[in-house]
Order: sequence, then C-alpha cells, then structure tokens
Amino acid sequence: MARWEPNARERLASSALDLFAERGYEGTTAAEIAARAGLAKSTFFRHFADKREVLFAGQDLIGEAFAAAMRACPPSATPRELLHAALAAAAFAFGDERRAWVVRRQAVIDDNTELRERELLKRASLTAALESALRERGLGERLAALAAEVGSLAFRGAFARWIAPSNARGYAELAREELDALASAAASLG
Amino acid sequence: MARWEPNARERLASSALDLFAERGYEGTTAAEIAARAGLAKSTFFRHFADKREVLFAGQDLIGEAFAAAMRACPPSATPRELLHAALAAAAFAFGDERRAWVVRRQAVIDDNTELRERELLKRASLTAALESALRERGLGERLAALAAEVGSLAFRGAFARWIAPSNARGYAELAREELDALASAAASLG
DNA sequence: ACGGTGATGAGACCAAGTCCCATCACAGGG
DNA sequence: CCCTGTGATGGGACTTGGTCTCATCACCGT
Repeated sequence: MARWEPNARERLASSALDLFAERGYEGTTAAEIAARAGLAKSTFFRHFADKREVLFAGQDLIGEAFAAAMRACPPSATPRELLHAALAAAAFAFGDERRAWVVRRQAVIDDNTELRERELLKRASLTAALESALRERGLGERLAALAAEVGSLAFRGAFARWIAPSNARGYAELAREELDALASAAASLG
Repeated sequence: MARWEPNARERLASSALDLFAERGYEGTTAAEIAARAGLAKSTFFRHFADKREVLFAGQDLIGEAFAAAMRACPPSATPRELLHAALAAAAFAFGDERRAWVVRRQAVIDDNTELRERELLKRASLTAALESALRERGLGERLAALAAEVGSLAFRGAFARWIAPSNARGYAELAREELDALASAAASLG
C-alpha cells in the first residue's frame, strides 16, 4: 500500500460515498472503505470519530458561517435580517459544482435511519449556533429559540428545494424565499 | 435464574436506568443490565432494538396522543387551539408520580451524546406527528411545518420547566404558558 | 398426561470502535 | 552523507453492540 499519498481524509470520504451508494450504508464496512482508499481500518478511525461522521465532515463550517455573518450585522438589524444574513453566508457550501455530490450524499442519508439520526444531531448543532448568535444580539430566550427554529426550517426548506431534480435556481435565492414565506406564516400564528 | 417472572421489559428498563445512573451509559454493558434483571443479554435485545432504546420505550404514545387530540378537535379550531389540545393530551406522561423517574432519566440522557442523539430522533418523530396531523386539518406545507416546530418547542420548554428542581407546577399549565409565549413571539417575527 | 406455544438461555458470529506498538516517510542538523 | 525526531500509517489484539440459531423450559388447553 502506497503510504504517504496526500489527501487521505478526502480519499476516505469519497470512497465511502461511492461504496454507500453502491452497497448501502449498512452493507459497507469501515475496513472496506479504508481498503478502497488504500488505507487501513485504523487509519479510517483516526480521521473520523465513527463510520457516520465520514458523511458529515465540514458541517461545522456552516454553523460558524451562520454565527460570523450575524456578528457582522449592524446593531440595528432585526431578527429577520439576522437570519437572512446567516442563511446567505452558508451559500459557499451550495455552489453548482457541489450539487451532484450533495444530491448523492443526501440520497444515502435518506436511505438509512442511523444516518438520519446523525443528520438530526448536526441540524441541532446548526440551530444551536443560530440561537446562541441571536441571544448575543440581545434577543430574549423564547424569541431566540423560535427565530433559530425558523431559520433552521428555512435552511432545510431551501436545501430541499435546491437539491430537487427539477430545480435550476440558486440556494441563496431559495433561502430568502423560504425565510420570507415562513415569516409571514409566523405572523399568522400569533 | 428464575425464568418466567413477569415484567421482563420493565425490569430491564429499571435495571438499565439504575446502572446508567451509577456507572454512566458507556460504563454499562447490555449484558450487565440483563444480568441485574435476572435475564440474558439475548433477551435484552429481544425487548429493545438497541441499548439506547431502553430509555425511550413508550415515546411513541406521546406522538399518538398528539395526533388523536388534534383529530378530536372541532373543524373550526385554529392552529393554536390544535396545538394546545395536542400538548394537553400528553399530560398523562407527566404526572407527579413519574417526576422523579423522569428527572433521573433526563440526567442520564443529558450526560451522553449518543443518548442525546437518540432523543433528537424521538423529538423529530413527535414533531412529524404534529406536522402530519396539522396537514390533515388542511394547513399548508409551511404553516404546518412551522406550527409543528412551535408546538415542539413549547413541549420542550414545558418539559424543561416541569423537571426543573424549583418547579412545583403541573405540566399542562406550563405547556399552555409556553405555547402562548411562543405564539406572541411568532407574531413579532412576521 | 400430552403436545403446542412462546419466552428464555446459551453461545457462535460479525462489525464498530479502541488501543498499542512497530514501521515508514520526510525534515532538519551534524 | 548519515542520524534523529516527528507524524502519519499498518497491523493486530481486544471489548462491546447487535444478530442469529438452537435447545430448553414454563404454562396452557385438551
């Protein structure tokens, strides 16, 4: 096995997605993923805490982008403007080049409960990032929690529409639409 | 080992909570839980799909109660009234007798990421129950999704306050308060 | 008393994940 | 040019979660 080839982590992630798509998540062992990447099982677990994580590497970047974007907003910004800015800041993850990869990855996740469970954990972490950034702006407990959930919902909705087969529009535009629609729905709930 | 003693499932659940509280979730093996209940490891997994599930048995009843309560509402009910009815219907799970047990259980869950992850899965299932019941009432996609999240948030908030050490109030009352507070927060977001 | 049913015990087995140690590639200093 | 330190890797032992199969036993109706 040729050691010392670069990008071990990336090779593992890409081998994993390939194998999951072919044989399913449960039908693939960590040792097989490592082998396809030309690495050993122990090396796999040195790069990823567990077998699920290989599909979720880099998720934290989105949460950090959320928080950074909100911190960059003027103090006068309304909750809605903060959310707009946060969601827009995640656009780096949803360029056209990435779409095919993201679609394939999502199909694998949707197909397996264990992976959907991990996705929920990641989503919760994104929502928590929104919530704590909103509280830093002085929002009250409940309003921060609610606004964070609305932001999370808009993010999910925009994501779902972005990866839909029929879609040709950009993520940023979809996110703005989703958020506006949810805000008016919120008004009707009060 | 005395076979055929009744309530194997309950004995397993209670042994599990005891051991988790003593040694932590990760410090406890499934075989140890079974042994304390006077059963074998294979019997444990016959009753619970995995080690985490032993703490979440019966959660689905709450989701079913949500849906049933909404179906029992008059057709004229507003989304807010539907949510009130749903949350109120979950009160059976939060009587005073159960409080000590619930508090102990929650401490164990909060202490372990794996368990928190499973909790998110259960929470998502409750939210989905709310959402699908709301859509049956004719609510649009986004409004149903948003209202379900608000209901879930109110449920979580009421639960957190109910198990707080200083609390002496009942779950139903707390749930109503949380929902009203969130509804007015929602109005301010639109 | 007898056979059927259903819950259990026991143990083999696989894969996830941890751990430890040897090994190798590369870097820099003598 | 050699020597040594550093860091990523390979390899394998080990524990545990989880599955599966088969034998066993308690109870129930006939």
